[in-house]
Amino acid sequence: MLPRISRLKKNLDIERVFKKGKKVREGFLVLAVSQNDLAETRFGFVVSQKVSKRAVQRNQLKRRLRESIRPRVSEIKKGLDIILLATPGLEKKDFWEIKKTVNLLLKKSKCLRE
RNA sequence: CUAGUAAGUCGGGUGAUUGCGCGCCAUUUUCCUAACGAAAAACGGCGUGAGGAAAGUCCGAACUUCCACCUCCUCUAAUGGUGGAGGGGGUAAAAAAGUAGCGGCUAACAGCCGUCCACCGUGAGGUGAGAGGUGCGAAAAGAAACGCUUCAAGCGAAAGCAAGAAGCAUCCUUCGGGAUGAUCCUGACGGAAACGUCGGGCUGAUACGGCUAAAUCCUUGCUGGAAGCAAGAGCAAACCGAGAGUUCUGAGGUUCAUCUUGGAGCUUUCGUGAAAAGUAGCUCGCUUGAUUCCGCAGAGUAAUUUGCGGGACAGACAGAUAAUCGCCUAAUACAGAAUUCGGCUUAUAGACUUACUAGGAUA
RNA sequence: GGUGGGAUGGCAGAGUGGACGAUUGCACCGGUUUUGAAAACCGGAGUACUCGGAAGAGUACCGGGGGUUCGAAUCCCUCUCCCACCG
Repeated sequence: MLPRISRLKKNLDIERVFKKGKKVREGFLVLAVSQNDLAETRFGFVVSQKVSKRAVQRNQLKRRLRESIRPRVSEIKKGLDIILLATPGLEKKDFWEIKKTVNLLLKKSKCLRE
């Protein structure tokens, strides 16, 4: 789990990212980014019922997504709002494949620091 | 030993590295204050952190708000009739909607326990939404549907198909009927009761079978109703000037007056971050309660309940309880709290305990 | 998290205990009309299995599975899927 300060919380913020943000797709994952006016970078994770009907599986996916981002927080630029959206099919991947995809997405969207 | 029946327990443990929610403690920083002090954040320490079904939302309750009615209090208006505002307590009656063998348990239930009856099983046991009625007699449906037996128009070479009609059942018969049984009325005994056992009445009444209402009818007993924690309560930005008087007008109050409320015009007063409003947001509700487990003692066949002693119990808000890699092992299942609790139902790898039944073997 | 609604021929969509395997429209098949077609009008037709040479008859099926009932698309329980609403 990420510290509270770097979580994307308000429904308003999330809608803003989806509407105005840049979106990048890779495999069964979508990454959306937009600027915020804060010093911190905030993250949100979305796994809908379309991905899996079972709550246990959805929770596990979210944990794995969080865990694949967490060690790399310090390498990411400040002042961004980032959302990771899972699409059906992701539930069949294991942790290492997810981590690889997330890394690729971060590079593609140019969120990493130089 | 084999096959089975019932009740119940568990449903992972442990090590390393990296992390999160909540509570408490300590330190530091920020902000407010004259000060005491309070709040927030960061880092550190300690404690704690999903289930037997957390699930389905099928029942029931607690709690909150609203509605209905009854009753009491306060304020106010006023008579031709009586009204309006606020608050406290309660659910008697009525309506609507439910419920059902009988007796009990429970806060309550369609749940649980005991028991009766029917059916299933060699047996241990299992299953059951199982009140009484609806020709007349106090109330309340229709028999056109379904099934059985016998007869059978018609079609067809036949086998067969078949509209329609009739019929308490079984056995015996000299074909007239008789016997037994079910139903009905009634008595005794056993039982707390549902009911059971043994008689009596008389073919006299009911009737081909089923005996049907958890959508609908009647009777009896029981229960105020509805919505749901996104219930509900408090604090409170931004935006926006606010109040009073008066005139006209729409709606409600059965009508007029009065009253409540919406809109428009005119006049006037105060005012430059104050009042009103209650939105964004935040806080409370929110977790220790009809709780649950263990032991002892009492009541009861039991469900359950009373007393004493001890232990346990997460509270998030884009939502914590984890991620990765080892080791043990049979551990590979179903599955993630969201106001709380009692049930039911459905999903579930595997491991274990106790009691009992049937069959077989040995002593 | 809570509340409510739905699933019926190929498609849409009625049917709230009995004459309903199912009304109606579109689509389908045949006929009339036309040189031909369209439109219009008339008629037909669900699927599977069983018996039968045929006529005809029987059984099952209204999302799946049970139950109540003499009788269920309809009532009750349960499972699956779909849709809407509540800050």
